[in-house]
Amino acid sequence: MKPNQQRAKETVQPQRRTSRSMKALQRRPRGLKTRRAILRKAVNLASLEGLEGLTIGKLASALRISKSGLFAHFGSKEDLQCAVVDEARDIFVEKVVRPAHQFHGLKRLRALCENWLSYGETKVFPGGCFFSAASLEFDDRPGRVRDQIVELMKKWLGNLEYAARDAQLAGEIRKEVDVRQLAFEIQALAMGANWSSRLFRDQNAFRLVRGSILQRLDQATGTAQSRR
Amino acid sequence: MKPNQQRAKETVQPQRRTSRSMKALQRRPRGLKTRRAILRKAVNLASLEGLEGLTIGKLASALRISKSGLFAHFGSKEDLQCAVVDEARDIFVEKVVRPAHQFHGLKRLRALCENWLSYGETKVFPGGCFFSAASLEFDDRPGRVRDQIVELMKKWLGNLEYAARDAQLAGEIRKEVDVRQLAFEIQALAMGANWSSRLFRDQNAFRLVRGSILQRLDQATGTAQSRR
DNA sequence: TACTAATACGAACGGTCGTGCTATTATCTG
DNA sequence: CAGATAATAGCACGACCGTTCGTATTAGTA
Repeated sequence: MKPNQQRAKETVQPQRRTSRSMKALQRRPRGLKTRRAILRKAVNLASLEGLEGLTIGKLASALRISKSGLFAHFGSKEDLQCAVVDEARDIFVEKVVRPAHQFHGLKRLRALCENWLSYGETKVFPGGCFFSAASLEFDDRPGRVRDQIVELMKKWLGNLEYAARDAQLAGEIRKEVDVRQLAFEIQALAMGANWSSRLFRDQNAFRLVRGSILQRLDQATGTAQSRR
Repeated sequence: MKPNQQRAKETVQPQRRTSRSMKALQRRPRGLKTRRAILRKAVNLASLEGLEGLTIGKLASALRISKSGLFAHFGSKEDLQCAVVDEARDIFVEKVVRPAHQFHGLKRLRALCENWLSYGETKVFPGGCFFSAASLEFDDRPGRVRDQIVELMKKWLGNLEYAARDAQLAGEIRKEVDVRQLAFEIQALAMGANWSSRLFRDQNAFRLVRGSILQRLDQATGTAQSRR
């Protein structure tokens, strides 16, 4: 069954493959499946060691495939990083954004907050919030990766702001509140929870920040019982 | 044993050839000056490219000295990173902490906030807040560098909290306020300002967050005019 | 079953990494 | 000024980086 004889392969003619990276574009099911497996592992590794600290060699040996075999799925390291960011985005949307979109207004805003906190608390990424780390790592590295992260973060902030504005129009949030500022503060508090939990290994951080965010929301809606 | 080199120095081991890093401990004025110059440049570079992205080769050629000449000032890369963190700490204390320590209570707390915002706004480090970046970069890398960062961040949070508690005892902050939470929220907002300014290249971020922090302080002191 | 394209692999490249040696220069001291 | 010592440079090392190339294996199709 297994022909181990070394047959001369004269039939192989150099058929001028102009560019190797072209190959990454025409993929069949098997390749796609491998690619997904690579990205799943890559996202986890990158959340721990950073997008730049994630090296192709380490990733390959973690998956027990060859470096060049892995590399062939992406044209370059930058392409790999972009794909990793995209994969992380999908997971984030799945866990945080999409479940909240069945609600509207204040309910959606609360759901986004709660989902984010639970996303951090349950360690969806083993190294903490992927985007907190990535945006601080790439804020001074121009290129496609940075551009992608910027766009994603803008969309996320826009998501928060949109829900808040919706709530305001529905009269759930007081008219004087600056919804843009509110969205930003929520995001800052959430990132603070991630920061504290990672740096101090303090799982309690999410509980504390949940309180902070709820308090801030109460203040925005006018039900601020803490001022009584 | 060599009789002529018994100085009034506490040399633990008599001329151990193996340990090169010992050299870094006994330094004369000239070496110290070079060391400071190295660290000054290193802090700036590290704030841009990260503590791990800062390599000895790049640092040396940026200073136009030899790699080995630079390396001799530190026993290892980890030592260099620790020294860089320490240098950054000195600058931070100088710009943010010390000027606020002439005040007490609420005034000190306000000064700490304002100094921090101005520290971010005036780009004391060209790559934004050194510690925001470093703490997220090293939160998953065990070692001396991480330990040092953890300790510094705890001290900084403690500083904020201490001033807030002082203010509370002086009756400047309402009794019901959790000063620990207040300190944390200020820190989170400040880091958020840094994040936004770096990622979105939005210098306005500091102005916005200044508003957020003042509003939060007003709420804590009871002069919350925004709720009127 | 044979052919072909997709996929994976091994080896190697030029570079750069951190880190040692040794030699040379600069500075200080007696 | 001579000699000692601190400070810096030159050079080389092994390891790993991203990347390329040729080839072997696999799977889909004629």
